[in-house]
Amino acid sequence: MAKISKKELIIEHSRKSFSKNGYELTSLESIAKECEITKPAIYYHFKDKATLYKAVVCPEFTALAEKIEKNTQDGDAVKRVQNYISTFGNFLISNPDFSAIFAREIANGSANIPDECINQLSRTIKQLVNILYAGESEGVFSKESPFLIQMMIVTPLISCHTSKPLRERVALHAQNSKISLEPNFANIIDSLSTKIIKGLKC
Amino acid sequence: MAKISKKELIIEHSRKSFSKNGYELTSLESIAKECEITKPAIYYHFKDKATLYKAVVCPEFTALAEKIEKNTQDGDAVKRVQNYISTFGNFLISNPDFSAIFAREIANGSANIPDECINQLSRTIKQLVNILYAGESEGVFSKESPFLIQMMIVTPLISCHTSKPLRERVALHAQNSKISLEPNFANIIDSLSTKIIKGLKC
DNA sequence: ATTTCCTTACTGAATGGTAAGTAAAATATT
DNA sequence: AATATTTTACTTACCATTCAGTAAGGAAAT
Repeated sequence: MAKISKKELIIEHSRKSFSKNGYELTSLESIAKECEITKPAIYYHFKDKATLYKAVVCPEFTALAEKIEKNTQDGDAVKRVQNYISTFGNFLISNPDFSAIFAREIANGSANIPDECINQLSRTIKQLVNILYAGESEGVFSKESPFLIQMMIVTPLISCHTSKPLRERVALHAQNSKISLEPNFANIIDSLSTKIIKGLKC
Repeated sequence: MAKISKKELIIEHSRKSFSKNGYELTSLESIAKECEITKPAIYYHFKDKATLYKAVVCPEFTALAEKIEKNTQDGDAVKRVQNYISTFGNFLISNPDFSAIFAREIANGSANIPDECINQLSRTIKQLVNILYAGESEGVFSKESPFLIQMMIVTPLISCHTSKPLRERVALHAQNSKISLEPNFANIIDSLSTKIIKGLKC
């Protein structure tokens, strides 16, 4: 097992708890217990709960922005949008705690999110703006609000993860219909990508 | 002013608070203050916080299911999908507290949502399943996971409302680009509708 | 001798929920 | 019609718990 500092251990457990339970329902006492330390040990490493949250979420948003920028530079606009979507989708797969954290932030108007993350998020969106603008110049995309496109990409993918318990409950109440088919996430990414591209094209 | 029972007054203020602050950060004391009563008065009308929440959310999900069913019976599959989307969008406009409540429920895996709401939600989704199936039979839609389509409709529209503060902060960090254009919600509904239909067609 | 990295023990504030009592309205009884 | 009784719709006062955050101290490494 890789050697990991206690500070990083705290961050890992915190990330899981913030993702599973949300900011309010995450207690520092329970995180401490999971790390097999005591609560003030957390306060030794982090000023307060908000700072710990920041240490959890900032690297995630930064990593996302970097992957997006890296993977959406080349190709025509269609290809770049496809890469934007698949990069985001694969990021959600490799960062399984991110979906719920991001979904909560969208739902509560980014109340807990630090400015640094907003900065990273705006890098991501700027990239999408550039791609859409390139698509217009190429004459393949009609003019569209980048904000809506961003929402059409990000929120369905995120919600695929977070709404799983909700879907399971709905499936119980609708047994005789075809809702119960649980889709595979890789397929979802592809399928969403196809539809968004179709929707964007003139 | 229409006469309103104290019980309904409590529900109205609760709805606003649950929407604005979320379940955890909504304190019954603060609701009581807004209603100009005391906390135990709330407990006279409602067994506990969960029951109050139920009284707030159930009518919303029921009203949504009824409007959806009512407005998506007639016409061809394309028309019915358009009506599904516009009915949902207009519901969000006329029920301004619903977006945040629903978004939070999706984000936290429906932890607070009562079974009765799940029932209403499954009515809504069954209707979409029917429409998509009709579209396949008509030969105009390709086979698709209804669940993904539901997510593609519901989550972007909801997030348009809840992410407004987030967008404003992003706009501050991206002043020199074109992100700042704040789209009009009625236009968003139309635009989303067009794109989803394009994406669904064979 | 000092800094690092923790521990035990604690405080204060917020909050869900309850016990007990009360004024007014509705209902039953004389 | 007048009076007694019960029910409705609350209030004041309080309890129990949870939780963010702190004070003070200690062992080990530097």
